[in-house]
Amino acid sequence: MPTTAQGSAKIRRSFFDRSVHEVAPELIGATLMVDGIGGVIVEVEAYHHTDPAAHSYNGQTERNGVMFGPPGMAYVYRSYGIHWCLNFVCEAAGSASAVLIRAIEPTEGLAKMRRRRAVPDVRALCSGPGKLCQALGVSIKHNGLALDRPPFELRARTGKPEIVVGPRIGITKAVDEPWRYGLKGSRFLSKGFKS
DNA sequence: TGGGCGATTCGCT
DNA sequence: GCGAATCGCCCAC
Repeated sequence: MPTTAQGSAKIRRSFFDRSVHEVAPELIGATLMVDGIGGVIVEVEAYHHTDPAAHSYNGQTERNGVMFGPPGMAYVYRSYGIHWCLNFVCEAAGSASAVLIRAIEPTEGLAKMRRRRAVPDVRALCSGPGKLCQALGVSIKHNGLALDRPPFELRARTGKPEIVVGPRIGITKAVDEPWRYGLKGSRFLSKGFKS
């Protein structure tokens, strides 16, 4: 049993039944585990269905189908033909909005993460959407799975962390929208926040 | 601290 | 065909 996640409340599916812009900052400081391996979420990005940078913007396809389903599910897709990226579906079924999980601070299963990712620095284990999927063993087989059931485990944060906000990374549309959220001062971000 | 580049698969026009 | 919600590595400053 993970020690860090104990004592904080389990995040229920109804948590995601709200606007992505409400849910995204509240995920900062929450604990994410996959098969008992994971840590504290320190960076996310919000993708609303009206946002040109969202996968759902141009309508439903086979790949993004999970985004159009009920909230509280995992949407996993392959990025650049190499990496996997993990999203949490938000709002109501059909609204097709999601939060991209970009970085976590590893707290549980460090040894297994290192086995999956041959990097010497702890800070490089989960500091990016593709990296954390590799470290946590997330792949297409997690696409469409409920976040409140194994192998997923989500625990709410206990305090109220300081949040920093900035433009999203790696996109070409709506590049100026400040929909990236991070834990202020964290050493485990994929990239620093300006100012 | 930040930019440029190659790798590599698949969805979509 | 094109290009992507990335990464790791190299280089310059």
